[in-house]
Amino acid sequence: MSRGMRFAAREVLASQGSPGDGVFTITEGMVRIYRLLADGRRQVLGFALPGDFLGLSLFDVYSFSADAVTDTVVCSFPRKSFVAYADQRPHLMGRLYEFASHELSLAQDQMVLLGRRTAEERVGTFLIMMRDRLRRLGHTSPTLPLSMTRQDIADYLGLTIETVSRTFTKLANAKTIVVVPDGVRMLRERDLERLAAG
Amino acid sequence: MSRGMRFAAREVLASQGSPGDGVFTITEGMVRIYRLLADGRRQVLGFALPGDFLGLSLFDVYSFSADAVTDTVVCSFPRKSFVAYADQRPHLMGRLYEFASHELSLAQDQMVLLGRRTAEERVGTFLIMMRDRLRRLGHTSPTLPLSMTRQDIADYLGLTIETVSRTFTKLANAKTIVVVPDGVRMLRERDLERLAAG
DNA sequence: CGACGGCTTGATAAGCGTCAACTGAGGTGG
DNA sequence: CCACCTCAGTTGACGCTTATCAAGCCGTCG
Repeated sequence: MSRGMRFAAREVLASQGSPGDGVFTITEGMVRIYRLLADGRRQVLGFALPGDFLGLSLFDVYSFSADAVTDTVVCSFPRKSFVAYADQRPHLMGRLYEFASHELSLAQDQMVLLGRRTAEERVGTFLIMMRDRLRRLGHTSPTLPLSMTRQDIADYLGLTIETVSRTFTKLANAKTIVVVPDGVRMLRERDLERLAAG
Repeated sequence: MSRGMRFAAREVLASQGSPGDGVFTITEGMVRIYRLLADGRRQVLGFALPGDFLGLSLFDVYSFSADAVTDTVVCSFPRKSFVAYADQRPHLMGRLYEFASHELSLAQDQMVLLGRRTAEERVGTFLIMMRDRLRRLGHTSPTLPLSMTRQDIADYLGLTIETVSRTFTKLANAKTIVVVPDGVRMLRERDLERLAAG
């Protein structure tokens, strides 16, 4: 019942408030998930990497928008069949519930970050988080490919593009990282971990 | 399998990282849910009112702390029996999943608030949100009883106690609200709704 | 080559945080 | 019964962090 779909960078996968007729798994690429305020302010809720799910909700409208950061391949299910299928498998429903609880816990981490952490801590936490996620996908080098823009990072961390840039520069001056084209090389992961620590 | 429990104001219901052996529904009172950073910074994740759930997760440690704002009565289930019970009822599991998805959506609203809104918008949104929740509990007057402290509100909104206080004063000067002992009376809900609007 | 978009850097300013003093309500005890 | 303490809240003065505005750099692409 699934089918593959490709999205070019910047193409929209889902739009806040529009009928949520698809459920996705990312196969390749990266998707940014966000909400917009009426005046254009944007909060990026997360970046979805291969293996991540999107639109996994029984509700019938998307509560967020999503578009492709890079060219992206997804595996898509019509929502109706997904719901019908899940309803027949108690075990699957349990997994979904666990998954949603875990997402909720991550959202709460992000609430702490947005409500109580400094710019430097936010950036450090972001880098460590990306490192851990990429690691789980088999990427072990200390050079993180950050394919999203500074604006995306800023909107994810509740900062401005300039503050993100200056914070990268500050970390680079401290020899904690090196800023490279399309990414960051971590020199002292310990220092970043200290920034990210609870 | 449930049993009633009472907690006096400030008593702890759950502690982050400790074995999550209970699942609760609030019957009376109010509970604050929060996370702490190592240096004591606190982010309040939410306030639980009668009818709300707590600790509804299949995971075996609490990912948050919770204590009573006012004297509180809860209905508590041992988590093991709760999990076992839910596993036997596919329909219940579906409801739980819907519930978790909804919570996630609310957490995302809060991420937008914390990442992108001004102090005045945060306070306005907070008041409108409390109004709506109290309304659903049958409280229809425009006077909101706010039993939590300014510090709780500040930690919920990612502000300081002083900023919350000044913002209340500013709204009071604009004749939008009146600050009363243990609460706020709303004079122009429209103005607050405008602040809260997406 | 020139235009454009993403990024960095600098100068300045605003918003919110920090520190400190003050008020008022409630509780305690002499 | 009232002096005193404590604690929550408010207000003021000040300053820091981060935002805003503006200019310039660099790589890419038509």
